[in-house]
Amino acid sequence: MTDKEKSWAIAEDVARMAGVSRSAVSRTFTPGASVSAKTRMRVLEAAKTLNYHVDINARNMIRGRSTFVGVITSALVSPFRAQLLAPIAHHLSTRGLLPILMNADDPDQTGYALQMLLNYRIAGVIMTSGAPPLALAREYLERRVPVAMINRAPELEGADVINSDNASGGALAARALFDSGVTRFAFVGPHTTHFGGRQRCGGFVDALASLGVRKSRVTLCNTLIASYEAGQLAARELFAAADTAPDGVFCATDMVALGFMDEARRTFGRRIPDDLRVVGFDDIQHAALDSYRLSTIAQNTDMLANSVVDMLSQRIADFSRPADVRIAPVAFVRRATTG
Amino acid sequence: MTDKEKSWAIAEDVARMAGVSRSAVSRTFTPGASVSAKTRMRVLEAAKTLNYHVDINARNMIRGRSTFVGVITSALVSPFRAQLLAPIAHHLSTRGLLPILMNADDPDQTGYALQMLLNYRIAGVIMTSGAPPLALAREYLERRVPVAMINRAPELEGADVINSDNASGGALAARALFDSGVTRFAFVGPHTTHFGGRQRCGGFVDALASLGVRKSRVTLCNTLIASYEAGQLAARELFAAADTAPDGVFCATDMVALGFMDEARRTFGRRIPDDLRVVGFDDIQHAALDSYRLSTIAQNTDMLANSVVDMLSQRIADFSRPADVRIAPVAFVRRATTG
DNA sequence: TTGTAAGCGTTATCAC
DNA sequence: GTGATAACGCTTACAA
Repeated sequence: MTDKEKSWAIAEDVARMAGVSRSAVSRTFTPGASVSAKTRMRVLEAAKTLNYHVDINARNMIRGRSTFVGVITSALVSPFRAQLLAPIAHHLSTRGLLPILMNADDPDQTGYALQMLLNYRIAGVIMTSGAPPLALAREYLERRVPVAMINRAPELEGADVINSDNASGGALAARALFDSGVTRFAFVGPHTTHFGGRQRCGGFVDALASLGVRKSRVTLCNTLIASYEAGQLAARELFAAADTAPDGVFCATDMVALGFMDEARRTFGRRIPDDLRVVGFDDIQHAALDSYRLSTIAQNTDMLANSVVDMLSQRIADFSRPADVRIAPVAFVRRATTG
Repeated sequence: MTDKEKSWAIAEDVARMAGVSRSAVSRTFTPGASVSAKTRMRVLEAAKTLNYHVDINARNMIRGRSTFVGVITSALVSPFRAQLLAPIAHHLSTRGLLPILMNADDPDQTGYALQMLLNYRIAGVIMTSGAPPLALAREYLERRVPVAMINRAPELEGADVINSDNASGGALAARALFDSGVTRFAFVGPHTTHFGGRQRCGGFVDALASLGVRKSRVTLCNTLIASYEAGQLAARELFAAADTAPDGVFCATDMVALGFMDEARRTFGRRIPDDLRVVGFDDIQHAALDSYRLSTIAQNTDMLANSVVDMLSQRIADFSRPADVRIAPVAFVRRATTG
């Protein structure tokens, strides 16, 4: 700050020029305040020539809260997480809220994340699936900072949650594989540790059962995380023993599916969809690439984002409202891996 | 705000409990202020029991500027852009700055972007390559808001820029293709409209010339944007006429390369790397997938992010300092598409 | 080193 | 509808 000249006009400047009081200026820029059309016009004119803009920091201070929303997300490299970011930013901005990005993977940031955001008197917090521990969310709630989450177990009292309809997605996948003639099924993904994975697996298994598929024809291949490498590993595992090798797999995420496909093709010579059918989950960009053309269960990112922001802004208005848990529908996208 | 009970302790509460003045509290939390070790300790203790944290909004207001940095980026779905986000957030946070995300693709947001961020008295703005128009950057600078950019033409007086060494990257690609025995070269990408594309193409062409490759053996295939679809289109174009069909191509970005590879393989039966060698640029996640194993020129995202944040914080400290233009080195990553 | 007091730019309250 | 005035929570001269 070597240059001390003030670079912005303040309300008083505008008031003086327009020949009104500071209050009149303030009211002009406060939606729903009572100002006569005449003074409003005079103020706006003066504001324009002076290039005046309300200092939102000052406004926030007096109102005791800001319009910032912490968006805590992990694995920004995860394509699905990244796809969620744009609609979240969009829907926040339509409600006058601004997203502050916090990367939960970054130990430097995670340590300070809670405190930092609290120091900023943020209006609320959005957490996407993955790393951010529940303890963190709990701390926010204790300080009466609204928390809304996407694709997380609704186990936190007072936090709003929107989840994709994972179980239905699993059922859709089961149906698609079954209809394409698969006889030996497999689920690949983190179906014990991960909330979404568990639901997807559950829906898949239940649907197969009600389609009359015997349990012995369904293999569950658990992975630690939902990554490309995990998919590759799973393929090596499943195709090692020829008698349990599946001819149709449902993967917990598209990334897992890509890894599975690549390994099945390269190392085990499977042709897709002739020898092997695959269904993924998420509908990330990669799924549409010509080398994969992966049939998948698409999450509705725009609806997820819109809902999470909607719930959050409702809780900002009324912190004590009952917790809201919503389900976003999913859709089967048929490409080339299901015949 | 139905609940009016105050949820945070303020400096006065801490002062009272510690038996000191408000100033002492303030000084304790202001790095480099003069407080005796004894009072500092008393204050810290009281702050801890009261769970006090400085209200950064108030601090920002009195200091006339905030610690928020607008990160204006377009095409968040672009994998490379997304990969840049995490390190930017990281390096900002190490300097006590917080990223506010603005999606330049969103017309709703772009319209208000300038004004909104100005209203927040943001400390500065980071722009990544792509959409955000130069006029926007100019407006910020006029209002003395520091602007730093990644991978953009350094055509704006007073804005700092860090670019990857695109020309050297092009040269590395040329060398790699040449060494692997390519005889008919092609560049695919936006080499007229796009700053980075132009530099990459230039470096490629120059290096081929100095390697003694005749100009007639180098085809330049211009595309409007650097997308997967553009790569597919380019392949159809280049392989349509058998006599100009290249056996080695350098693509302006990895996404273009993926499209080119897929189309070359599927529609024109090219085997890679036997019939066709490919080099990309960026080193996005996709490049490492088994179906591609794309040799590419890797950008150093961490250095790009660190530099842009460094330049920005220097300009925040001194707005009038001479503009800084830096170059980040790139590296060739050999995978399977260059033999 | 410490406390006192004067702001920072805004909005909320209250008379008029 | 309008204008004075008092907050909001903090930092920072200035004086002690």
